Amino acid sequence: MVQRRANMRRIPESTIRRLPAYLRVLENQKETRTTSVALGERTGYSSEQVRKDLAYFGAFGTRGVGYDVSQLGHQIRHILGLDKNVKAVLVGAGHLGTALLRYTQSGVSDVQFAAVLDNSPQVVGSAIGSMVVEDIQHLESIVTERKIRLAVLTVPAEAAEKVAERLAEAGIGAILNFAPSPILTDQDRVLVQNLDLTLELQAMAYFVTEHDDLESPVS
Amino acid sequence: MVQRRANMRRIPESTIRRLPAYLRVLENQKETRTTSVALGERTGYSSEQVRKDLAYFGAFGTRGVGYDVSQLGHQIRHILGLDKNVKAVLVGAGHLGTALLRYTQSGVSDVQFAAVLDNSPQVVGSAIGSMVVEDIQHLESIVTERKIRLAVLTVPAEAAEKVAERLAEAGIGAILNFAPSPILTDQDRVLVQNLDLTLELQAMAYFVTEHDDLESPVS
DNA sequence: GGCTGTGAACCGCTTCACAGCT
DNA sequence: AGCTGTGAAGCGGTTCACAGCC
Repeated sequence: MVQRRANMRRIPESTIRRLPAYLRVLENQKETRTTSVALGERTGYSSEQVRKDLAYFGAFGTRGVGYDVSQLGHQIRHILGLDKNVKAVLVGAGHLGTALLRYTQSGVSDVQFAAVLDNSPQVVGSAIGSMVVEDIQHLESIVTERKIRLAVLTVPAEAAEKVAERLAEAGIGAILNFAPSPILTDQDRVLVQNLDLTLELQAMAYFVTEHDDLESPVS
Repeated sequence: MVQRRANMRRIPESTIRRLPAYLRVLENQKETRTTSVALGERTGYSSEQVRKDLAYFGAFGTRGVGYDVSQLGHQIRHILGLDKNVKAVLVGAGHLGTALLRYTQSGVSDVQFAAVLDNSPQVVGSAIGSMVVEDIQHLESIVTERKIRLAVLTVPAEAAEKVAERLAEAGIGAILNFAPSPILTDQDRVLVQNLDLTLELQAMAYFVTEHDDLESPVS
């Protein structure tokens, strides 16, 4: 979960996290108009949910008609800040980092990675798609000079906290941490989202096992 | 978010999703005893949250003292079903799949991958760590014969829905889908968790951008 | 005194139901 | 008639505050 800083809007975090899903549907849409029902079906949310989410930011639709696909797309991109060319740095050029980089390179309009860093001499200097891996030593200057606001961490668990500290010090705005170890410090300076894929997998195990024995105690 | 089937327990999903985090802390713990405060600090949750989560399953702690590390570890592993050797199949042996596989192979006690599938002839037959990639053609027989209950999807967007359908048909219990396209069908037969890394990244963009112009309309 | 276990209050998000525009 | 926008109700989860045991 995202830990929030002091002055956030009164817009539910869950709403923000659904917006990219709506956006993707809109971008894959051929028709020029759509409705909350259609958007709901394609994203897995209810139509009321879709309407409420969009209405937080104003009245984008037309009653009796629906939403204009390209217009709504632009609105959402603006809300998310994707029209401002948000720059990100990827720290850790392993398999996971490479996968993420490839995803964002293939997509049309997205968060743009402005740097890929690693600490291994074997990896530094090599290319991943169109990006050349740079030395993590230069993290601070790269973040500052290229005005990078977003960091994605795909480093080993032991390195995560230290790298996060350096990123925070360099003035980054938010960190998406995939390392199998949560980042707990500096949450007043930086927005941190910990996303541990192995923990997700363990949680899934619960839902495929029988639980006859561990009934919740009747209170 | 996980969409739940009919007969789930009255235990919050969010509780389940925190248990693996507690477990990891316990496994990295040297002391033989711990407290809800310590567990909270190391996971980023409040101590009340920790206590409430654990209490759903019984009284594991001792008042005035705390929790026994190894005992609580066993309890959580039992609750999650990790003591039953949950078997998973990885579909899609790209970078993301490889990264996930490596994580789970390095970890001590985890969900075990019993098969890795791909459709590319170049990849089928090659090894990832100790696993040999098998042909996705044999998906159904592999799932059935090896009694696999969990699937992790790291395939391209276009393939996701179709593979999910085959997995559901083969009687899998749950699917963790990383493809950049949500799985929407069959949610009564199979538990589906869609986890789209690029959408996560886009959502983060919102939190690093200024929003002077799009104030929530005063109601 | 210290730390767990838990009802109760609180809070935020989702769903409902309908008013309002086209 | 159709579909959006929205107050109100409902619901699930978190936080509070304290009773209970060591």
